[in-house]
Amino acid sequence: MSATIKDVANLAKVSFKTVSRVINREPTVGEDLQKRVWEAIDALGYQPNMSARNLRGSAAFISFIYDNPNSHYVIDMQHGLLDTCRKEGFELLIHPVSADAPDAIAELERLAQNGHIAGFVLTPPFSENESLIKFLEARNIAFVRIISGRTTDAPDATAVKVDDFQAAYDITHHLIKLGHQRIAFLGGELEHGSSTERLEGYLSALADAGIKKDKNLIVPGGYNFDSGSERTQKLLRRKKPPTAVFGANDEIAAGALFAARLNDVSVPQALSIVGFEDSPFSRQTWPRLTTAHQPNSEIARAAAASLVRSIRLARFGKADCEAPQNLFCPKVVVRDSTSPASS
Amino acid sequence: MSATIKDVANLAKVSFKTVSRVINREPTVGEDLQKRVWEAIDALGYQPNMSARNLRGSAAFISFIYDNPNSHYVIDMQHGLLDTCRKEGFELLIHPVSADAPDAIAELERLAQNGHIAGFVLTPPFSENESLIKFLEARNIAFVRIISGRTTDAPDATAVKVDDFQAAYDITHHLIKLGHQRIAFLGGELEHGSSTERLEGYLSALADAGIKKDKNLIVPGGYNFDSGSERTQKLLRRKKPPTAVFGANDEIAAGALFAARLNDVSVPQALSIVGFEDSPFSRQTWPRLTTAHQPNSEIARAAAASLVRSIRLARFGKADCEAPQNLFCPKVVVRDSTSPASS
DNA sequence: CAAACTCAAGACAACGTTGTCTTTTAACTT
DNA sequence: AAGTTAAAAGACAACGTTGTCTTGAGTTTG
Repeated sequence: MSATIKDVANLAKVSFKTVSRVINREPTVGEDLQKRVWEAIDALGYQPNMSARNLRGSAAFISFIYDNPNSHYVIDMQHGLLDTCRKEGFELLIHPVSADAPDAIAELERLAQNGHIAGFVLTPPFSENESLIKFLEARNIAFVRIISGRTTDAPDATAVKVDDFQAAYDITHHLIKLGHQRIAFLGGELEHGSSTERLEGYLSALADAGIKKDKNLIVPGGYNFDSGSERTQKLLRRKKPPTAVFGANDEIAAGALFAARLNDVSVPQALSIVGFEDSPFSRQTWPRLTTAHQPNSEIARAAAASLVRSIRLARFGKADCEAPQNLFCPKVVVRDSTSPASS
Repeated sequence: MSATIKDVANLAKVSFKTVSRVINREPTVGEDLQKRVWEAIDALGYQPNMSARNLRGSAAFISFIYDNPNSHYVIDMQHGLLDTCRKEGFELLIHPVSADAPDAIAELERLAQNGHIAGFVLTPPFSENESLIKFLEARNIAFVRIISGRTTDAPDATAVKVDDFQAAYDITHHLIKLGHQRIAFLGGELEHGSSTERLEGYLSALADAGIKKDKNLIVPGGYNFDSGSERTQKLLRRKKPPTAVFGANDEIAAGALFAARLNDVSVPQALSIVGFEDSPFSRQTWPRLTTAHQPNSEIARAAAASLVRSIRLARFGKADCEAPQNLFCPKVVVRDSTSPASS
């Protein structure tokens, strides 16, 4: 079995409590002893037992809360979070939760209350749930929210923001530059702030280009393939169909692509389509999707780093690292699903 | 703070040890007491403290070891595993490991040795790594392997098998029935046993139909989109190109689809394509992929159940549940990417 | 120079579980 | 009906760490 704190203490000929003090950088240990203890720790390859530490003191688990929007997103996030967790000595627990379930929030609150979790990483729609946030704040439970937003001036340590507005503006602008005027917008669920932000970015780009907003081209729906496909089919049946479609995520865009094919509308010649997120499959559709690249793993890494920082701040009053980047703006990636407007 | 095991014991008027027994599904608690304890647990919203549990010995974590083949696979597996874990009172830790890394196995062995994990769920290629399996067996560490295979007669409690041979046979047979004779096979990495099994199934179906094996139509490569695309392009440049392509997974098949489009070969009219696995995106390609549906979540649920069973058997000498299903055969799902052979 | 104070370091309890041993109860033998 | 055995449930220690209290040596103070 692996070495314990007592083995280290024996080797260094001190009490095991002193070893504990050294490990936790408590300032009341003489230099000579400190050195002896560190040497013993190295010699034995000692690593503190997280469970024991947790039990008496404070938790070493980070919980990742997500609904199940799409596999690529979840996996990318997980990998980013794991990167940071490994580096900082935390373990990651994954907690997929269906946002539709009536007791979803209650279940999360129970999970939070039980005290074994050092902090939560919240993704939409949980990251936008006022009641949950208030609950966590009231109990001083650490969390970090991944949300849509662009405020850089008031750095909010508890949120990592994705500038969906700007990215949506940029990708709409890309279509406008290509000469498109009738650009449809297929949004996602309204519970997700990203949906609204992306819509605003789209509207703002239209306004700046002097294009009048056409309500009929803005179709509400869900962040999924079928919804994208159905809405696009309806749009294509109009007398004056759009020349471009902006799907609020890649799945919607893939659905749009499917609908275009079904109706023998060639992409991008007769219809340009853009997505949002840059999932792996946006490179695997035909034609390959023009989209906005969202660096999910990086976002997750930053979110976890920020969470660890605030956990440490709460615990020790200080954290010896800088606050990580907390604003990300997806960049437009031009592929083959967009071309100059024909009509 | 949250309720502890003793609070539950007080409410249920039993000793706290009995509560512990109920939680851990030990088979030595009377039914009436079990019921009382569960009611008390529900009433208090009690959740066991993982750290304390872990500390004393019998770990309550199950570790899911995987390389990163594709997001859908991983997510489906995770959800299946989580289902069982929640039901059986375990927590899931996810441990993606790059199989290429030179110290991958060493790292896993360290993880296993450190003693905080009750059992491992191994997916290919780790589930086929002799040295790792021997290591775990020697130390009596519980594990379950998810592998390719079809042996039903000798039920191996430590493996859940997917009958890739039969499924590959079936889907090849589907192509043959449609009149195809020149059927290409695009395999995956040879480290994955599934690749070989699927090839064997393919060959067996050809043999049974009296079709001679054509080595040039069997192209080795990786389980990914780009590999599928490149290999298909090469095949299409042949004097006598195949009339059908069997991609050993959906990603390869999607790549084949892409290549067909790139070369203006219409699918399924001029070329039939089949995949394997039935990822969500096999319904989102154009045309939609004919494939073999692999019930990943179910497989994962069974694997976790089997693992929990062997953990309990090792701990208590018996487990009060049946051995779960340990053989799964993917079923052919006919969609739009296959049609009768024209040439 | 004794009393008071500081500081390093040790002793020991406590955290919430499970392992092990013991006791009680029930169910079979003969 | 007494004796044996098996099953169910309880008592208590133990896990590896940190929190708190105590000890004891050295230093200041009046």
